[in-house]
Amino acid sequence: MEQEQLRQVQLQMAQQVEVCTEGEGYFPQGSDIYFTMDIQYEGDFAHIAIVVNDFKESISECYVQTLPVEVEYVPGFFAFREGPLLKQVIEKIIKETDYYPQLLIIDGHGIAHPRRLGLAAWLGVKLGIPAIGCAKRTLLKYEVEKPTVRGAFTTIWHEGEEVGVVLCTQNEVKPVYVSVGHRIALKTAINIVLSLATSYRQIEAIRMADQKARLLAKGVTNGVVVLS
DNA sequence: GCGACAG
DNA sequence: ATCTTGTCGC
Repeated sequence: MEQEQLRQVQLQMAQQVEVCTEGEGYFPQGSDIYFTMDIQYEGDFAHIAIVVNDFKESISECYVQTLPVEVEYVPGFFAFREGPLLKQVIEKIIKETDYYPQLLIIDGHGIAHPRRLGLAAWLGVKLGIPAIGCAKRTLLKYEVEKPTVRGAFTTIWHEGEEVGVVLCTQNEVKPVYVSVGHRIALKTAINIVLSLATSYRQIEAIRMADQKARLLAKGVTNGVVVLS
């Protein structure tokens, strides 16, 4: 029953998601800052890392914080578990530093979700900031041949809607799943992911956040700013 | 009832 | 996400 309530919340919030057509919405500028993030779990604690970067590569900093986990993971309701935690840390960084993100890139889905409200869409709407979902696995069920040439992609259709793409970021490497989170066009999101996934399957900054979160979980905080 | 199921 | 060994390769 609680599940049904959350389902209703998703449907309501999904109406607030702004999906832009090509040429409209957010477009990266060299000085723009984008936040990337990841969480490592250990018992009842979430070790969170948020990496701050700008498109001209003159900024690269990492902020970390450990917070108690309060919501269990349920497929399709991921945003209710990680969303509040990430939102809290993002707002803290905005408040305590001079950094404000023009874009959020999340390791998870945007609208490529049963009710169009993956974590990237949830965060984008809650914070009112453009967002992109770039997941390593799909949530929706569909059948398409996976592209194997860097830059190639296949559209993911769900209930008659174009909700994202299966994108190959490195030749002969498993693809990633890109979808709009908020205030951006799918085409722009694809180009951004491709430009930031220079050497590996996943975007460099997301890998960095993943690594920093793992280190934080082990008590290693060299080179990062520990928030409290 | 059984299996699938972002992180 | 996490539980887990070795192994191949740059």
